[in-house]
Amino acid sequence: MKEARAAAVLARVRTIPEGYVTTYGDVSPGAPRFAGAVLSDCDDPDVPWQRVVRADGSLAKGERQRRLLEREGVPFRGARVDMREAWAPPQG
DNA sequence: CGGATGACGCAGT
DNA sequence: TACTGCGCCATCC
Repeated sequence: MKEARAAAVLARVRTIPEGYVTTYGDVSPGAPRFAGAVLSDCDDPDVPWQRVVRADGSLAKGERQRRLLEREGVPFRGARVDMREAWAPPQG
């Protein structure tokens, strides 16, 4: 059932602590593009989609997303997230 | 069942 | 370090 993979992705996204971020590859190993499709379709307010960024720290939703992250205290390095400091693997 | 699509990732240049 | 092109994999049509 396709919902299972989507649910797994969402479950991991919910584990990302405030002030930290993770990557698409982390929430959906082997199929990072799938993670994006799920978040794009998901509108659940309990899912902190803004904490999911690209592996290089760049954002998918641009300034809109950047604002939310800075508000949570996520460190930035120019236009991208400072992965060195803000990266946190799913489920701890 | 074949082909196109995408909130990606990585190696090369 | 920034830009470009190709590969991957689950879905969708």
